[in-house]
Amino acid sequence: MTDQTTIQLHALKLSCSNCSLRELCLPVGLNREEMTQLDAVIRQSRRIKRGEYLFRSGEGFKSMFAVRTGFFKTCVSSQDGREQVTGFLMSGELMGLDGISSNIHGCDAIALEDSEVCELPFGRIESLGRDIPSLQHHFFRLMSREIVRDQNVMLLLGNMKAEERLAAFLLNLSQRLAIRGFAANDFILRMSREEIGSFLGLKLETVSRTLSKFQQQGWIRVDHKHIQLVKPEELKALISGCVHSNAAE
Amino acid sequence: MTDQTTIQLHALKLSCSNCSLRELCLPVGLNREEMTQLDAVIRQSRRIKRGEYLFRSGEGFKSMFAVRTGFFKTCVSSQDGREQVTGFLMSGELMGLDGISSNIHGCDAIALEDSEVCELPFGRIESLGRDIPSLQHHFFRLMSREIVRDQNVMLLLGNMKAEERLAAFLLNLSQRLAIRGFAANDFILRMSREEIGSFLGLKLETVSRTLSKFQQQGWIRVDHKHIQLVKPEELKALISGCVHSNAAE
DNA sequence: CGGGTCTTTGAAGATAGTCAATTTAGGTGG
DNA sequence: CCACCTAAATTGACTATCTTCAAAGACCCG
Repeated sequence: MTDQTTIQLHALKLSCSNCSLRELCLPVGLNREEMTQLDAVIRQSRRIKRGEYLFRSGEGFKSMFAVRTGFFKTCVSSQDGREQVTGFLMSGELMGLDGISSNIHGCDAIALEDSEVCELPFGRIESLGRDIPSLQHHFFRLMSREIVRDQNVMLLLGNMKAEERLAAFLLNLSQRLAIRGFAANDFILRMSREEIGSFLGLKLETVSRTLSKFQQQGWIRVDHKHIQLVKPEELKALISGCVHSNAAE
Repeated sequence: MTDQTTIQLHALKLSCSNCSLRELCLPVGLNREEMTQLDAVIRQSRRIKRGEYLFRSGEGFKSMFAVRTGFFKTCVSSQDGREQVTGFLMSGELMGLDGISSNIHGCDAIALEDSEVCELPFGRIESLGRDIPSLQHHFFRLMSREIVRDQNVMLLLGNMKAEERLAAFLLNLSQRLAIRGFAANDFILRMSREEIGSFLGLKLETVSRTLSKFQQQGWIRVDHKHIQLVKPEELKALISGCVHSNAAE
């Protein structure tokens, strides 16, 4: 019995059914039985240390990954070494959707802090979707949401000035942290100024200068990676009219 | 008999089975019977005149649309009127995938010339996908391809200079036209300088100047909307190292 | 043939990039 | 625990690129 209990506990620990992220992640809207079927398909959580690659562009694609704990960036990089960060991902968010199109990963995924991910084998999710329409439907929604997110980043990169980009970035992080139960106006940046710059189409010096400017105006407090939003409404005013509401996911 | 023939011809005219775009569009990889099932779901081709909206951001989402003939742009626009063109679409390409996430269209789709589209009701494609795994799979691939395309646009907007952006844009159009059997190095632009600029994150004057510069260097010939690529290899050299190969779809 | 839109081109101005120097932080090993 | 060392961040001065403003020219459609 003790053995069995241990096994059960272990299983529970790794299951979607009991995951605190299930309302943010893939299992949204599944009933108990469907959740169990999904559990059978999700591979046991895997640990990735800070700086490690979860997957690389060009590798064969078999699975997507959901962030369980930690923080990732995804980037596409060109032959000559230029790198574009295409996203920052936090718990409950999915990586690797771009690999479906060609069966080859189209970007790198790198942990920005020690992290855990769940592996979602695409083929099995795909076939399970046929049995569980609500799973299929939600997966389509997640892919579509990624497209919407990317389009909003395009709007940001194509139309916005440095200050607007940074304001949108900070507010977006704030919002996503709030959804996860963290403080919306007091957080730690997991990425460097250079990585922020790469994502926003700016140089790291511009990011640094713009943060300093926001601080001088009393809108935020910056202590290295520790950011406090003192007057988020001023940041919102900066971008009012630029973006519908959810700048980037 | 004549009547029946007429009906058959009419049916054929509107069916995926006989569409010259079937290898570019949704029906890729379907057998004869599956194609017939898909035909039953696709709504009859609809004509959109130049300048008309196919759908607008904020409208309820029910269907995606495939370009049958003609040319479209999609754009997201902000409250204050700023507009970001997020893509240009030619025959066989799908619009509206961003609507799945919220059941509301996330962008406008506007015809840049008189066009015809096929309507793909999402709910019926979704359920048909459960019966036809290869349809489901291909639809996932198409959504994923859109994500890859968007990421490459992000790379373009975040990292490239005006000349590189325009070179990538011209080569991308060229490649997509070639796939469709048109001349790769001699084509008509369907969009204005301003629309090109909006897509590339540049002002229309910059687009115009850069085209003139390319012409001065003998790389292209520009006669208003008529573009000839004289030395496409020079354009490729400009962006070598910036992008993997397929800058934007 | 004429009004309006689109395009081209020039000149001046602004934003962000580059280069460089200094400071600070965080990790490593004595 | 401290000192060191490397990497990251800040800040300044200068420059390049792109934008803005402006004017003139070309085309298209009715």
